[in-house]
Amino acid sequence: MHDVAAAARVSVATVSRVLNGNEKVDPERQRRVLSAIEELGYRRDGVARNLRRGSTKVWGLVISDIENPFFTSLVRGVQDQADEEGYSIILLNSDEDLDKEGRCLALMVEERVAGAILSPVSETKSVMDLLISTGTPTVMVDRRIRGLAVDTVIVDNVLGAYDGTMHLLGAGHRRVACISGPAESTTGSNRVTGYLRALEKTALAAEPELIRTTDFKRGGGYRATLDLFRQDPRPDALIVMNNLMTEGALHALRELGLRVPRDVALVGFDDLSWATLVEPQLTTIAQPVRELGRAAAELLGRRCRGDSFGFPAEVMLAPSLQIRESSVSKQPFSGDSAADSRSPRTR
Amino acid sequence: MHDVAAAARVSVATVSRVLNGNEKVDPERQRRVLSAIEELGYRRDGVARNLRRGSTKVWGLVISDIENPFFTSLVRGVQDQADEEGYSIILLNSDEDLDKEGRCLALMVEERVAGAILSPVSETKSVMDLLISTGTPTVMVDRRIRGLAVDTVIVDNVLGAYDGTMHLLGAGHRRVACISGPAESTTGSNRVTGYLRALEKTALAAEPELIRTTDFKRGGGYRATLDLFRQDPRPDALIVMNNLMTEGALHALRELGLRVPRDVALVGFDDLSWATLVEPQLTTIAQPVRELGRAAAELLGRRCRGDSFGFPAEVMLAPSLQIRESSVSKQPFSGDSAADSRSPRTR
DNA sequence: TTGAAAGCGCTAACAC
DNA sequence: GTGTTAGCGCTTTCAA
Repeated sequence: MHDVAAAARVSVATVSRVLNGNEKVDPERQRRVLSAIEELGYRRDGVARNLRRGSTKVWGLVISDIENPFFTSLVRGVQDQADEEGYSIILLNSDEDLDKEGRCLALMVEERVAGAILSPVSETKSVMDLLISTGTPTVMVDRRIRGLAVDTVIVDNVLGAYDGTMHLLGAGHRRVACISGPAESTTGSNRVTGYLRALEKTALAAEPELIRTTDFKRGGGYRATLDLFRQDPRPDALIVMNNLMTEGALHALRELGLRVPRDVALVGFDDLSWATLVEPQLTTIAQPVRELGRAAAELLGRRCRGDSFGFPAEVMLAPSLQIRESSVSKQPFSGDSAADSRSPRTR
Repeated sequence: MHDVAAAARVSVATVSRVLNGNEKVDPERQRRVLSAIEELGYRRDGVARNLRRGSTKVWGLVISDIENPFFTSLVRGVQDQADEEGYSIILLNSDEDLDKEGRCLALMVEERVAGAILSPVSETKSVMDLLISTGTPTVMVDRRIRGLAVDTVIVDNVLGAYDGTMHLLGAGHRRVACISGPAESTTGSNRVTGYLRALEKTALAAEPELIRTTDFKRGGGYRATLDLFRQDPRPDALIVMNNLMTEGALHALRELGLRVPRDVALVGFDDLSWATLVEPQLTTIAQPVRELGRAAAELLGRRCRGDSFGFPAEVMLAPSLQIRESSVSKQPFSGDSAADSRSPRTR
């Protein structure tokens, strides 16, 4: 920078001003600076800049599993919006582990990220203290931490599960089983709540032997399904509360020799890229995942600019039931369910 | 840090030494420093540290589409290894666009990343110049840039495509169509090469009307498939050179009313999480994607430590053909292909 | 083994 | 509008 200033016969301050472009600079000098920069191949040192300004243009994004398509789309949404606002994303992996999550947060604080977006591992344990005490702008996404006043973007999980369950009940199924995630997670518990509300609405009693909570992973869905369907009488329908567990459930059902939807009607939470490629096409509760990420980043951008509402915002997006074939019995109980069975092609 | 030093009745230099832990410090003083840090809730400023040390503990990872499961697994592999070596990952999105890629590189240089891993948009255009001129350790992954002496980790695409094609030819198919990606990309062109080699080996002439190159995306695969199978005579087999295009191809085949494998035998490059959930189960050429990422990060780690080989390393990993049902005709031409049709369950 | 002090490259007062 | 200059918080000589 010193060299650039010398070459352009100006001071370093002028070079800085040209680089930042906010203050007025004589056009002629500006030209000289620009060409000196070009000539010398000068690149500003962002680290020094960050130190001096006391802030970075980086956001930390903490998720538990980049290989889960849900988080993948979330990352994409966050990144798109971050791009627009001039931030980069440092991607941290909590692996669904509290300790690791803690280390991620510590790292973010050390690196002085301008803000953080996280999908907390646990609903209760407040690892947030660190972020709060350092005043790091933060947005929770997908899950929330109970009783914490912080910006949050989530999907209406209760509604989604309710809709999916009602859809199965409406088709005449009476033994609707449910596989959800850990009760400690917002998503896990809220989806069960939605399921229970639907039963209630239909004046059906909740039967504990129809409900399983496991780990939101393929293996968990697989084992829970085996477990559920080895009972007698067995369920006549199943709602699985996330994408990976749905994959596991499909494997299990096939292994058990049960046909969908003839033997079991199926609804899965989270849309799947291949939902319309399988036979039968899968009925899913689609979440607006990318928008979830976008919204979180937008909120964070606002906080970072300081033009936020004083109080924490909570954005709740609505999921949408994609009715396809897996949930539609060949012999519908009610006459009008045929209208539902048209498969809305998603391409 | 000043405060910590004061509280511990030592100098800032000693605090620094304790923090870094390489130099010898009197145990008693060390204890005082540690408890002062605890007491004051002090956290070292990583930005200042980076400035002073002239290097960061961050690697930049540039990929074109985080929503493609291939890149997702790649990211995971990189991240796992980076974690182990004490680096964080800043994830940049090139969107398959040269301009955007250029901006990503510029950003990395500005932010003084310790190293870069990238999957270059174009095989020829050397946007690498910037990284080279700044001396940023770099590893290419998945694709390479022709004639550039830089560490590279790729999969043996020629071999993968060759194996897949041979498998189809071995089952007796004689009109094997091929859909690949852009000829300018290493992956696109090498996979066509593998396909051609297999034809050659079988003493079959390459027929241009059986080959399509498109964009490695769902829509491209879909359109190319429609295009290929509306010909007369139509192909009796199809090899699709990536995951997304395979999805598109499946949609197209269904739309055309063609059954797999009865009417068309199918092999897809890239394994798919749901390959064993569809009917028929899909034969795929699986890439060791996570290992690809891990290997790249390992190479980069070595470069950053300076304990690298002087010359650029090229690591080539082998893909593996996963023979399932989609490639196996109901009436096999050769007697022994039945042995191949056992589905190797991947879970 | 420790402390004093220089300075990494930049931005933002401040004085002109 | 422009230049001078004081740090941002840390690490690392260097001398003790």
